Order: sequence, then structure tokens, then C-alpha cells
Amino acid sequence: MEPAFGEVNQLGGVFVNGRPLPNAIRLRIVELAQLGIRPCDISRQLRVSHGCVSKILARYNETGSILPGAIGGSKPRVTTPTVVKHIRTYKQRDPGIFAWEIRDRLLADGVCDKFNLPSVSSISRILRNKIGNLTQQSQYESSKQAPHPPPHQPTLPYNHLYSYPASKVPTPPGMHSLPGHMAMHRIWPSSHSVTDILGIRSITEQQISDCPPFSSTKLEEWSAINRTNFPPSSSPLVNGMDKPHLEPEAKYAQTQNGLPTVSSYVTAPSMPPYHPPTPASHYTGYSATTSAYVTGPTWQPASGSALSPHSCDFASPLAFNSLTANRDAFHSVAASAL
DNA sequence: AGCGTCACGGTTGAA
DNA sequence: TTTTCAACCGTGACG
Repeated sequence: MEPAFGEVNQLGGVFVNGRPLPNAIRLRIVELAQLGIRPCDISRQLRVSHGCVSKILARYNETGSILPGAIGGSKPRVTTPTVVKHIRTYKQRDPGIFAWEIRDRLLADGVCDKFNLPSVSSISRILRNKIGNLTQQSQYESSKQAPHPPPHQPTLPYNHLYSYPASKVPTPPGMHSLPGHMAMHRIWPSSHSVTDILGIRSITEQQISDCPPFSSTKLEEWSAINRTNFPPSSSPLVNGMDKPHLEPEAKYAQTQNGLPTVSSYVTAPSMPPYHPPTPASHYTGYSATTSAYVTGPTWQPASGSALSPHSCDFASPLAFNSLTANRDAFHSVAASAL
């Protein structure tokens, strides 16, 4: 059920329950934090709950990403047909084998790594549900089974997009290793750092040259993070606002170097002052622009108008329509790459 | 006053 | 096509 309109929080900011804040707001939170503005002030200025500010900043510190997590979908499956086949083989060779022994063998044989190793309970379930009547079937199947996999079995690993090429994913300094499904599209180093995206590197580096938590070496990536693996298109498209009525939120204005800016969240003089909540109009603001999130023009960042050189035109549409097409393209590219 | 954390009600998308 | 489930979301409250 799509919300008819956004809701208004205690600070007067508009939000859509269950949906991430617009990436522009998220970016703005990090941006302001980098400028040394306290989270509580960021919260008040952007009218975002301090819990949310805290969460976004914490995530940024931890992962280097401002993007929301993958919403919806299912966890990557670990019980791929290949794994099941190996489990079946182990069970055939040793009918008395324990699930934990199978688990160890999957790891030892390189069928799985530590990231996609099924749990003992999963293995037990496979044994029970899929291989339970193995003894009755085995003779029949062994005589019937073709040397090639059945047609319905994919030749690629079932969940190839969720494979965990952890060893191939470079981890940037200060970054924790990420599961492959989170990190596989990261390219380090990237020019998509927050400061690059913001276009404020020179400013921030001058002002907060020694600010480890928000070091400009923290790298940002704008590729897909939803489980659908949105395409890492050449444009720094962001996801999380994939519903049509929210799409404009993800449509970052493009600077000449192709990087988005959000500076008008604070400095745009055209920002209307906050008015008492009128959900319909505010949601219109939420979905079309982010102006409803912004306090009136009276607020200025502590550092002055350091961000003002950057234009911000949220209404200017980025080619977000390419998302769907790119998604398909990406799937084929990803499939062919693996 | 500021911040971290968590329950809550909500959305989302793969299975 | 519909349902289920488990992920995520931001808010608001608490300590």
C-alpha cells in the first residue's frame, strides 16, 4: 500500500514511514557532519530525528556509504543446487554422516566458504526435505540421471549474483570486509567519495583536514544496494527511491563532472519556511522536491556559505528511467562476468 | 542537552 | 497471482 502522503515528525520534517530518507538528505547529513556541525543541530536543521541522524552517521562511519540498506527481498540463498548436490553425495557415501560433518566437509572441499556455508539446521532441513527419501530414489536416479544437469537447473550458480567473491573485493583502508553481496560492486578506490560527490573536497579538507571519522578517504559508491542489485550505471544514480512517486528524490542534480550536489538543502533562499503540517502538500514536497525537509532560509551552516558554490536542482530529472533497462543490462553483465 | 539504542509500525521484494 | 517472510526504514521514547 503506497502512502497517500508523507507524515510529519516532531521536528516538522516530512518522512514516509517505512521508506528511507531521500539520498539527498542522507548526503546532507553527512555533509553537515563533515563540516563539524553537531548531530543535534543537523537533526534540527534538516528536521530529521536525531536517532536517524545518528544511525546514518554511524553507518557512514562504518561502511563509508550514505545509502540505505537493501530493503525487501530474501536473503541470499546458500542452499544452492550445487550445495544440495554435494550434500546428497556426502549422504550417499556415508548415510550416517551428521549435519555438522557435512557442513565441515562443504567448507573443507571448497564447495562453500565461510560466508555462504549453510547452517547445520539448514543442512538438516535439506537432508529431511530434499534427501530424506534418498535411499529409495538413489538407485532409480542413478540409472536415470543424465550426465548433464536437468534443464531446469541453471548452469550458473543458482545465486550467482549473491556469490561471495570476498577475496576479490578489495577492502579500502579502514573498511571492514563486507560480505560479497554487499561489496561485490564496490570499486576501490572510487571517485565517488562523499566529498567528491559533494564537490566540497577542497572545502572540507581545508576545514577539517584531520577528521578521521569523516575522512575524505572514506569512499562512497552509488551502485545498487537493494537485493535486486540495481545497476551501477555510469550516472551516480541512487536507489531506495525506486517507486515512481519517490523517484525524484534520487535524481541528483548533475554537476559538470557528473557528480550530484545537495547544497541547496541549506542555502537555497527559495526554501519556504516550515508551515504547520498539511500532509498532502508536504508529501508533494517530499515526493517532488526535498524542500519540506529544510528549514527556512534563516539557517546557515556554522561554517558560513561554504557549500553555496554548488548548484542544486532537484527538479531536474536524471535519467532515472534508464534504471529498469540498466537493471536488465546489469543482470546480463553480471551473469556474463561470473 | 546530546547521544546511543531499541520497540514500533511501516515498506519492500524474493521465494 | 497472491501470500509469506525477513530484510530494511525513520520515528519517538528511554536511559
